[in-house]
Amino acid sequence: MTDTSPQRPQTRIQRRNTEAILEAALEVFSAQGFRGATLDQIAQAAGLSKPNLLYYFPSKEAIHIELLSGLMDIWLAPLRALDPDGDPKAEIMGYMRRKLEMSREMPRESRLFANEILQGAPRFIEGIEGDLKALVDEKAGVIRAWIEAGKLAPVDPYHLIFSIWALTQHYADFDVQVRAILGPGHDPFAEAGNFLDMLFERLLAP
Amino acid sequence: MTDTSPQRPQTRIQRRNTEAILEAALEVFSAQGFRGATLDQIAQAAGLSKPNLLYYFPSKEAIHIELLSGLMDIWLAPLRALDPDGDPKAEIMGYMRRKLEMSREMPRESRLFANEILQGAPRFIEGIEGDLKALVDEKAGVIRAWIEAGKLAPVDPYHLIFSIWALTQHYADFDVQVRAILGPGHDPFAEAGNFLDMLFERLLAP
DNA sequence: GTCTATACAAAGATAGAC
DNA sequence: GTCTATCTTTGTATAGAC
Repeated sequence: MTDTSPQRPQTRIQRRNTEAILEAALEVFSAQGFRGATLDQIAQAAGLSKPNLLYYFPSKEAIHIELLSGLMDIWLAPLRALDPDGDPKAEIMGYMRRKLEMSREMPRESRLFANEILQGAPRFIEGIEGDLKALVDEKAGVIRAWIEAGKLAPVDPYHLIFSIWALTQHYADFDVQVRAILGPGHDPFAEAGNFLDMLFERLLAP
Repeated sequence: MTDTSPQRPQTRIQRRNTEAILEAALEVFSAQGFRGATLDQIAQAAGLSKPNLLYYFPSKEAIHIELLSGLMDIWLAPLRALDPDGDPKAEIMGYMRRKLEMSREMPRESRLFANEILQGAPRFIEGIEGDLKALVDEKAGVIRAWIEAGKLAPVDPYHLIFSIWALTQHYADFDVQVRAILGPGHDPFAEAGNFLDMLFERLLAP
């Protein structure tokens, strides 16, 4: 039986270069947005020539799309992990904590998505209306059930999820502003952790 | 005594065109970001030819800077209005409400600033480190005094302000995502108002 | 003040040799 | 697979007539 796996990487060098390109693209797209990024910048960051880069991907847009869809899974993992059988408040606090951790560890990914959505998600709207909406609908149902069982304060589950996104991603997306205002000698993410613990403790008490 | 006011608009037509350009620039820059926007788009939206547009502003960047600095005052007005002599909880709830109202009424302005800060505020960092930081420092002091007087829960004033920004601006900046997830038949801002009322009620109780 | 025409540079993408 | 060279388009900005 011959190899029928999806076209992409086969040789070691192909895999390595494809990896390097996506890493470089993440760096550049997240910092400049789609239109602000140039193939020159991405090629240089990947250590390749521009035509060589276009040997691996047919166009700038193809790189961007591959990057977004490839990151979708890892980006949604924390919400997927929300366990219907766990302790409601602990589950939500844990989700918030994992999202904050992702903002700290993966700020480029956060800004990549932020850039895209901010500009109307022209290359990503199907991802939002598809996988993301389905997952949020599912988890909102879980939260609603918890509330009906009297285990959480009666808050709108969708806006509860939005609030977690807003509060945690803010520290990645607007990092320069946060740091400029706090000044030196601060650890924004550590402080945010304490603040958000208190905020959600108070919000969620039944 | 002759007119010594800043160079800008004098004739009626100049004033009108400058206005039209800045309005068009807000429309385009907020939707596309600085690099994504083109002078063609701005000129067309303003009903002018491209060279004519450059008669009023020396460069694309000059338009952007003028736009940002011109909007700074109105953008910071709600925080400026926070009254040290008012009722602490009511003042903060009122600030949150005014910010949410601005997200609803002025989403383009919100996205304009978001685009800029997200990409490291290359054309705006002095505004953040200057006026904005000074204002936040001042109001954080007010909040700290309220807390020390036992009138509010002991929360970090800076992160309290950040949380208001994050939660309210989210509905303007990520509008497409919010609407895609909620689906039709929702009023995101009205729902957010209820949710955030509850959230800050619970957070701020001493 | 406004226009047409155009200079000039940047950027996406392709051709074809190696 | 990778490179040099190049095509083409787009976009910022200017010149100069009206």
